[in-house]
Order: sequence, then structure tokens, then C-alpha cells
Amino acid sequence: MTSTIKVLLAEDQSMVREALAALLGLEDDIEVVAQVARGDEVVAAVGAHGVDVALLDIEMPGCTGIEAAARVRRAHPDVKLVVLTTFGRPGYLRSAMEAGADAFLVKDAPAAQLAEAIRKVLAGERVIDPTLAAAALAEGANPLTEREREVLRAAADGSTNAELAQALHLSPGTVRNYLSTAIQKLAARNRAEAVLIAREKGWL
Amino acid sequence: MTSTIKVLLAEDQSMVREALAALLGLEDDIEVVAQVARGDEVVAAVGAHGVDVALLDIEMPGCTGIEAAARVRRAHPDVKLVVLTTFGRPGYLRSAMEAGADAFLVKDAPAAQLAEAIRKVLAGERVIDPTLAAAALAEGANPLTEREREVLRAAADGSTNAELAQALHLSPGTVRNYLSTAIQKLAARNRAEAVLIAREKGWL
DNA sequence: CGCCGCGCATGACATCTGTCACCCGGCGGT
DNA sequence: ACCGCCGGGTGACAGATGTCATGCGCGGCG
Repeated sequence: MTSTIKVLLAEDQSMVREALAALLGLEDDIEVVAQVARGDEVVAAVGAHGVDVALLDIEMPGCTGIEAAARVRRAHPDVKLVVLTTFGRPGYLRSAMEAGADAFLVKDAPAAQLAEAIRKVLAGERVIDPTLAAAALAEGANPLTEREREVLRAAADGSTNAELAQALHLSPGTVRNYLSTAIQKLAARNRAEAVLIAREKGWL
Repeated sequence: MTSTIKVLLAEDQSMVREALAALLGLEDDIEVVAQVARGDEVVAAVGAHGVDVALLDIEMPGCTGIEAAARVRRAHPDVKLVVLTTFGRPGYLRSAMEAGADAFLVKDAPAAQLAEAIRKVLAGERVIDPTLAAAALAEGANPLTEREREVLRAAADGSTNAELAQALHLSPGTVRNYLSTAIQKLAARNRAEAVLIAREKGWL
């Protein structure tokens, strides 16, 4: 490797983003060439700066880091993708890998792993926390259908059946049916618990 | 100022914590002398390292940064307290100030404000985002009674009335009464929405 | 002292929610 | 051709939830 590794940082909280930039700035083979605060600005920035590795937070306005990863994979297939997240939800790991991520890191892992992961993905390796990988495999795939997920997502803010029906252009009875099957699939006791479980597993 | 400012960093996500340490390490008048990942380790670490300023995240295991701030204030009245948080909830600001914090920063403020805030609190100033301060004053105090808050907190995980009654040693009817008044005070349409509203305002 | 707010409780009532049975049309597999 | 699953719907029913009136005892405040 003759030149430095060019990194893009995508993270919405500027204090965290700039702190991560400072951290990576300590490594002399790594250079942060671009920073963005929104998921939907990632692809353009990757194109504009000749980025080698994109470091993507999941929780971002615009679009999620996972969606951004999928877009970068399509537009710039050679760029390596590191997904970084606060929450070690197995479902997140699964969808990140499906979106084409090369590494998946949680923010409560030691900071040293960050630079290490960047070097490894550039060398063609994949970096995944083995504990999380096991959890993702153990829990199986998302059992919810697309519609069930939609209804559950819409129900997350405490809307009533009537409001959900209106918002989703469905009959109130259908809304209740979907919620009922979702509740059973998730082994929850009501919609509120179902939302919590789905969210925790990264199925929302 | 003849010597460097000694800072304690309390933040549970090690990647963020170490990144913030790297960021502060770039300032030559600031030295991070201690790092902890739990709220209940803060007081001891402050005592052990002769800390000038404690930087406290709110969301932490052990105890919250706000609770930790109150404990430091009691045990070491001269130590300056900077509370740092992901969520700019007015209720958080209010309780942080009541706990004796000297500065209140949100993580999506520019990183430069961090070092600046540390220097300002040491000079005796208070640092508060004016927008947030206005919001905190505008929304008024927490209208919920202690019991209402307890019930709402317990209801947050989707428990039924019967389970809440058992857990809180109350009659099921009483649980419903408390939830009902809480729902009305928060102008919510059901318990789920009430939980969301209370959480967003920092009243939980 | 009287009044009010809080904690706690009961009973009655209307509505919301969750479940179940059953219906249709379409699409993919065997 | 048949089965199963999905999207969408209806009707019925039990139980959970939200509201209201009312009651009691306690403590603070004018």
C-alpha cells in the first residue's frame, strides 16, 4: 500500500463524527477525506472523493446506513463498506450483510477495532463480531411479512386501529388481523410488546 | 492557567468514549486522566485522579449521568460538571441543572463546542444551548406525580394492567386510574402514546 | 378549621383490542 | 389440478383498556 487509505465518515451526530475523525486521524495510514451527516448524501460523497472505505452509522436521517450501503455497493462496487452501529441487533447484522457490507462493528467495541477493521476490509477480509454472528444465525430470519412489518411500524407511535386503517388504506378489521398475526409470530402479549420485540431483533 | 485541565470521561460506548478522548487529546491544554463506562464508577474515579472537569454521558449502565452528576456535586463540590447527551430532551436539561451541572451539550452540536465548554465551565461560566433552554422553560415542569411516573415507566414494556398491579403492589383499578390521569395530562390517546410523549420530554 | 391534592381503592360503563372462523382472488410450487 | 401462502376483507366474541363518579385517609396551606 503506497498511499493512505481514503475514508468517508457517515454519522449524524457531529460530535461523535468529528471525534471518530480525530481518532482515525491518529493513524498515519488513514485519511478521512469526507464527512456526511445524512444517509442520502453518502453515494455522492463517495463518488466525489475517490473513497476506499465508507464508514456508515445505521441510525441516520435521509436513509439508514444499511440502505446507503446497498446504494454504494451498486454505484461503486469496489468501495469497501464498514457498518457501525449503537445497537448490536442481530437483524441489523443480517440486513447489513445482505446489503453488501464488508464489516459490522458495534460502538461499544474497543476503539482499536475500528482502524483494524478498515485495514482488514481493504485486504479483502470480512470483519464480524462472532458472538453477534451466532445470535443472528440462531434467531432465524424475519418471520414477518412486508405488510405485517408496515402495520407494526405504523403502530409504533401509539396510533389506534382506525388511524392505522386510514393511514395504510386498509379496513380496520384487516389492521387488527395483521397485528394479531404479528403478535403471535413474535410471541408478544399485545401490540406494544410486539413493537419492542421486533425493534430489538432489528425486524422493523 | 499554568497546568493542563484534567478531564474525566464517562460514556458507556467505548468506541465513542475513546474517540472523544482522541478529540480532546488534540487540545494541548486538556488531558483526559480517566475514563469510565458506568455511572456508578464516576465518583470514585473523580476522587482518585484529582479531576477538574467531569464529562458525563446521560445514558449509562449503573446510574445515569444526571444521577452521577448529583453524586459528584455532593462529594466533590469544586469539580465542574459537563453533561453530554444524544437526546436534546428539555426534561433532561432541567434535571441536569437541578443536579448541579455546569454545562449541557448535545452530541449533534459541533465538536469544537466540547473543548470550548470545558474551558468555559472552568472559568466559572455556564454553557447551555439557548434553543434547548427556551424549550425547557416553555414546556413547564413535569406534570406527572411520582406514582404516575412509576406506573408509566413500568407500562413502557407492554405489560398488562394485571401485571403492573402485581409488580407495583397496587389494585388493577388503581393502575388504570393512574394511567388514565397520566394519559390526560400528556394529551395522549392511550398508554403507548403517553409513554412516548413522557420519554420525549424527559419526564420518565 | 376547611379545602385541596395525592395515594389508593371500588364499581359501572363504553370503547378498543386481540382472537377466531370464514370468505375471496391471485400466485407459486408439485 | 391442487395446495398453501399472501393480501385483503367481514362478523362475532371475550377480555383489556380508558373514563367517570365516588369513597377514604393523610398532609399541607390559607
